[in-house]
Amino acid sequence: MVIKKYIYLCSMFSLAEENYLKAIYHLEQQAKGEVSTNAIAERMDTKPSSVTDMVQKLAEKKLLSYKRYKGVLLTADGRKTAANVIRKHRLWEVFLVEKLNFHWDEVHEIAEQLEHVHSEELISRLDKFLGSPDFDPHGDPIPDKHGNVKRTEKKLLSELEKKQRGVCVGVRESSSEFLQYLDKKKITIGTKITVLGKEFFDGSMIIQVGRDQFFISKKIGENLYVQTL
Amino acid sequence: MVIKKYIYLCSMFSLAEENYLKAIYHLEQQAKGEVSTNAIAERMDTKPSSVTDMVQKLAEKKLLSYKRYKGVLLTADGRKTAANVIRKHRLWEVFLVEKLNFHWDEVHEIAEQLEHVHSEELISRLDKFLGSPDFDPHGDPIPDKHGNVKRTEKKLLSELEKKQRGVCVGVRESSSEFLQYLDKKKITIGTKITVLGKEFFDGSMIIQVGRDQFFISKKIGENLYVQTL
DNA sequence: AAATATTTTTAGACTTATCTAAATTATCAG
DNA sequence: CTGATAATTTAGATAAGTCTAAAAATATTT
Repeated sequence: MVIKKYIYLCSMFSLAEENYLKAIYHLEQQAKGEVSTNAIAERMDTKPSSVTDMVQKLAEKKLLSYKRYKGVLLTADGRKTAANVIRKHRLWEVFLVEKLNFHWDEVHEIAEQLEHVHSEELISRLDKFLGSPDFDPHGDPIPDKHGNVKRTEKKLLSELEKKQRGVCVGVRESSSEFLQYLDKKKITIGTKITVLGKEFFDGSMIIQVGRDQFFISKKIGENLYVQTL
Repeated sequence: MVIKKYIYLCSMFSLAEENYLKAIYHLEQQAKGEVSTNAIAERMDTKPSSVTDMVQKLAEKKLLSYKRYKGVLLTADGRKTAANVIRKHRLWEVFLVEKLNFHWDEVHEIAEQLEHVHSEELISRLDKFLGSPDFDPHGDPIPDKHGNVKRTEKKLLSELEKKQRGVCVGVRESSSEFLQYLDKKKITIGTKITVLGKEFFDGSMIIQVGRDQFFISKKIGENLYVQTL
């Protein structure tokens, strides 16, 4: 039997290319406007010179537009490709949490690998198997197969005022440390939170979660998304 | 957020190394004895000179023993590593067929990619999720986490004599063409087959499957494993 | 607006895994 | 046992993706 080699390297885009597109996609959402070489380098933990090389390559492939010294913007093609990688990442995260009972702070690195498996059919079937979820375990929206994302009007918990209530719909940062803190406090997607008090001096809050009342710092409030009730 | 790069390239062995180990493992099982450079090259669809390079690298890592012009043999370490990759491949195949309803002739290429995802925990949980299966959808045994394989005493259908019965337990070749032929004839793992007649001239047979009786060539009989009943 | 600092790019080098072509070793037939 | 053939290895080159160091462009400060 002869083994076909590197099936997945033939599939349109390389691992490195997909990772660059994904990073640029995320940076575009935050920054609104051209994404700088340095920003990409920092996010990907590489050197700016490496970014320049790759960005030129992606520009030749029409996945982004690039002018020397001016930063980059994804083209429609590039955005769709990036969204597709993110779709795969988030679907796999749902699989890991819902089916394999991983904890929501354990799935990122594994999904980081799974997202590069190339097979349209696989993702389509995985999506169906999971019941076509709209959000991943951290509350982030899962792009559809055309790369479109359902945008929801969510706020940061820190934007709520005293006496307002909200339901947790996602996290802005998803480091293990933060997710484990939330677990300890019994906060997860769907948890209802009431603001009992807010300190203007340092932005800290007293909140109620179930029967428990406790203090949270500004940093916590600025990393938790809620929808007001 | 800073993204750690190439998490999975840090995980002990590269994609290429894992593929070489897997190929050599399979060749060792067939060949009984040293595996030649040319045999590896043919199976992996590369050139012998590339094989020599990689084999020297794997020898330095103590994954196999190599003497110039004499071929290679896996060490215990190498064999265990290879078996682990095969374990992952076959568990993913079970997942694809049992959970995502893929057909048994569609799963190989996808599993070929999934097998390189590095996470012990993932495989351990996947195994449990699937009910710790012993065989993949083609009837091939799934090595346990220590790399040990349950060997079963299976025969080729072509070894059966007239009037003997057997249950299909696997296929020797698993090309799409062959698997699709078997489907057309309603033969799958677990199907009972009775030999009604055998032609010594060309090795062809007349067999009974369910209510159907039909002719099969020698080549078919030599690629189907059965356990006698 | 010139001087300084920062960002970005270029140039050249390295690593991994591959290739071709040439050289070497082994094997087999007579 | 010797020469022909086949298998294997070596040497040098290539491509992708990265790096360092230096040069060029842009931004900021005074």
